Amino acid sequence: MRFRQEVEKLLAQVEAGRVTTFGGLAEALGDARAAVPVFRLLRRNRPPGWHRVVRADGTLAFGEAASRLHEEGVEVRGGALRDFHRILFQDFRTDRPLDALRREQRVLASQVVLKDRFQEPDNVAGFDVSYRGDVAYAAAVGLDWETLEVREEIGLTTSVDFPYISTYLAYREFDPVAGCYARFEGPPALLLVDGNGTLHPNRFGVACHVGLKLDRPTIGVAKSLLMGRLDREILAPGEATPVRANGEVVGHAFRPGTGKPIYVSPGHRISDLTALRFVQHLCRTRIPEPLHLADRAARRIRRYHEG
DNA sequence: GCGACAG
DNA sequence: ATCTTGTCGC
Repeated sequence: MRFRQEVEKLLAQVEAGRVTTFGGLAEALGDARAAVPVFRLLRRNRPPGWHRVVRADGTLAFGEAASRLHEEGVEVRGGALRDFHRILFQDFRTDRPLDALRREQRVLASQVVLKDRFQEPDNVAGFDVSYRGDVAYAAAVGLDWETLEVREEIGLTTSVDFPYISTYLAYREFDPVAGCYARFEGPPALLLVDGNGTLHPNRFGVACHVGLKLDRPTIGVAKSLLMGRLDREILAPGEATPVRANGEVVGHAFRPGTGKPIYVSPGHRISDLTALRFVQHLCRTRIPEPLHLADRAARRIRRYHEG
């Protein structure tokens, strides 16, 4: 889905003299958590009708909207709407696109393979994306499995039309990541993605999305916990423990030699324990080497394009 | 003031 | 993720 286009479709339904809220638009998109992304989009792009969007308490988020609203016969006093509840538009016609994506995740999750269907890899690639507004700077670094020497490095710049919304990360990052993947001369044997695999409310984080669509063994590594509970909360350096949700193991927390734990979960065509073992093999520092290098490469590309 | 859910 | 200087610590 194109986020901006979907918001504009909804905004076109709010006639002059009426208003909606950031949360109202988000709910019409299919997920109330999109309220802040909607706010950011309107602040940046000001599509037609932007001035008719206010906060949930009826106050203006954009002061400049006051004069436009006044022209439409809407009374504004001290930054708040006079007859907020009377002019609040609530009858959006919508197919709730974010909810459709959530349902898609549930369907695709059933196709994920959590068994080790591969040989010991001889190389591994890490992927990461850096952003400047809507411009994505993606990088991928391919390493030799044994020596961890860099074999290949890919960089790609593209614009994205999907904001960061928790649990929908793949819809922001898949295209840049897939673009990098397509440019490898020799397809990597194992993929490492910055974010979760099965450690996700729909068991389908970005690493599952990438692994399934590209049909490659894939591991997800996150730097903070999205959901679930650790079997044991306190981890000594080098120690790992399962992360559970509804009683089932969805990944592992692993505390490297230094710093906070990282959260490892299978993306596709790998088991949770093999994913953990492989990540341990790849950890020179807190962040597995392929991801660490991809992160630095993506930032370097962004800074280069900035000037 | 609390809660605050990957990047 | 990004906005951002110096500062603290291994």
